[in-house]
Amino acid sequence: MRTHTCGALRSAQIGERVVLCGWVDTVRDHGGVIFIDLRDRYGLTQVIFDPNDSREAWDLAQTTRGEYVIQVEGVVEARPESMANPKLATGEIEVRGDQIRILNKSRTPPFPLTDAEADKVSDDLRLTYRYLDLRRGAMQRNLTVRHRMTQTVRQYLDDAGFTEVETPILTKSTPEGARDYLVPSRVMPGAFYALPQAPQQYKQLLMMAGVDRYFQMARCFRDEDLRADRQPEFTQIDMELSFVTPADIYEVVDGLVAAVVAACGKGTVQLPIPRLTYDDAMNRFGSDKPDLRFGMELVELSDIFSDSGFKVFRQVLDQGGVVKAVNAKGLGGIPIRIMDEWTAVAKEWGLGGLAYIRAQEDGEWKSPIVKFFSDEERQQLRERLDIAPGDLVFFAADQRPVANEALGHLRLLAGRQAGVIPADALAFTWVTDFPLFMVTDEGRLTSMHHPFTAMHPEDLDLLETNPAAMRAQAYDIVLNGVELGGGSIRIHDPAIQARVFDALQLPKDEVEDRFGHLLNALSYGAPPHGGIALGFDRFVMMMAGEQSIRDVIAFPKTQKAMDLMMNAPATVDARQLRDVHIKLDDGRE
RNA sequence: GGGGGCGUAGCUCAAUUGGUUAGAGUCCCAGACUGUCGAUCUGGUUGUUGCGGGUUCGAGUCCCGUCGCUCCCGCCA
Repeated sequence: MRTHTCGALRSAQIGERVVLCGWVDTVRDHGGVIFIDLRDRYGLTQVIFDPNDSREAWDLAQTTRGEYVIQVEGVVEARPESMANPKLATGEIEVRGDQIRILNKSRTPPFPLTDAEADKVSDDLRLTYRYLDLRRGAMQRNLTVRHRMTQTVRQYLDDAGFTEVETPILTKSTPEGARDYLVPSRVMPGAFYALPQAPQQYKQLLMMAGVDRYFQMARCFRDEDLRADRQPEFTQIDMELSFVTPADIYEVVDGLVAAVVAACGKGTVQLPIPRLTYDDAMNRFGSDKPDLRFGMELVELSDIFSDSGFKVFRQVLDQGGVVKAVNAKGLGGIPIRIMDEWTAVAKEWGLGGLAYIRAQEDGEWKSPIVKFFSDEERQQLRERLDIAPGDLVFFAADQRPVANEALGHLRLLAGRQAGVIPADALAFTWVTDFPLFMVTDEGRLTSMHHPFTAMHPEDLDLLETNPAAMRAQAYDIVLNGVELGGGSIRIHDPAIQARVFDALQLPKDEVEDRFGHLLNALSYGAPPHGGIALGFDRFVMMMAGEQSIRDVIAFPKTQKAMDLMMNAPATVDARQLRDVHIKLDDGRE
């Protein structure tokens, strides 16, 4: 139907007779000549209709409107002197149209499809008419970025000896973890499949199958509440490798993300990607997903105040807590209103309040607490925090995890407020040596990563004595303060796996029911193995410069997990319910 | 489950302390115009103020409920 796309023509084609197809982007009717910007996903080409060329075509061109689909035939011409449009790749030329066919009309679109306007259109409209939203240049670019990244991942992992294997979507519910999406069985009344939260067990079983290096662009499903960076179904770059240590995983993933970043034209990632232990990340940045695009690190001050006359600090220290602070360089002049907001944030994260020092330009410190400090304490503070005129220092005195986490959140607010976070920087980091377990609010032990995670070999003996202190061979990869992915070395010894299930106090029969196949498989010569999964949607979002993964998923769901275009989920008819042995409890069937 | 924001013309928004006929830009429609590219000029149409109740002489505005979109906390091994 066409000889070229709307992005293809250049000066080199001047004089050629061409046929273009596309959507009418805009019509500029001058009464005499009519300009039509013809658009497809490759670009925009100006077509000019002159009544002197073909009265018939000109008449028809006059009737076109935005989003009409047309086919145009004409000759490529150089634009007249000084009429070139440098904003268009095709701006040197135009097509003098002498034939036009309206392939399809369009109703007036429910929202403008020009990018500048559409960015402000409400999400529900965009999602209801997603096929129109996706017609926009920005969305087309996002789809393209995603495709480029997918291709790069497949190519890189293929080159690295990986085999892509598909694992089932209809699988089995497992205890712990996210809420499952359930699918009723027709042939087994009362039984349900679960959609996978991740192909975790399958990929381990593939290691036992001798696949050695597996990957999959794996669709995962979690029935939990949504966020800007969380959808109920999402895609992971899922990997598992045999005979590896964490260092082998880091090497593969370092190369992978560097290749993807390069393919997106986002520069060169310095390798190796730096590594931080979990403890260091928490102590220095107050987060297990630290944003390393800027400094403002947390500074430990407990030793300075160990004998302090300032009771608030002393009491916390006497109870085994810590005193820490952040120097928010240059924020000394921050409005009180914002300090009040930050104080509220500090309280939200468990601090009693937010003590601070504003170092004024004249060198004097304004602070509600500094009068309680001795001269020596002030001097040590000045040195350790490098306090200069114009700085703002805020303190946290609490148990270490509370102080770290609260300051970590405040650090991000301070960084944004100070404008010191470079928007185009890509700061990758590994966070390693996560704790193996955490203690729930009810005092129960639970896996921080998942129950198949291997512990540090030297921590094995703590399993029955002090499990909370055990370190895992688990790691996350973080980009600009966003958790991009995580993984671990897995337990390959069935005896140790059984001890972990014991420590988690999972009932024996439940372990047998849910994990029996895995324990079995481990007992038939399972190789040491480990892996990682990267949140692909988040990665695309960051490469595309978007704020929400909805903008890099073709057909995403709303915060209530609805598909506004398809109107899913929806009721089904009574016969379908009967087939799968389900009776609704709202009176309908 | 909890907290915040938003909902007014097809779209993006405005509307003083609760006040009379709810406006603007854009889109759309009609007309004019032979070099525009955010075309321009002239004229015109467009409203269940998300929905339901309440208070009031009077509600876009206040109150209660509800629906939708969104951000965050919880949740997401």
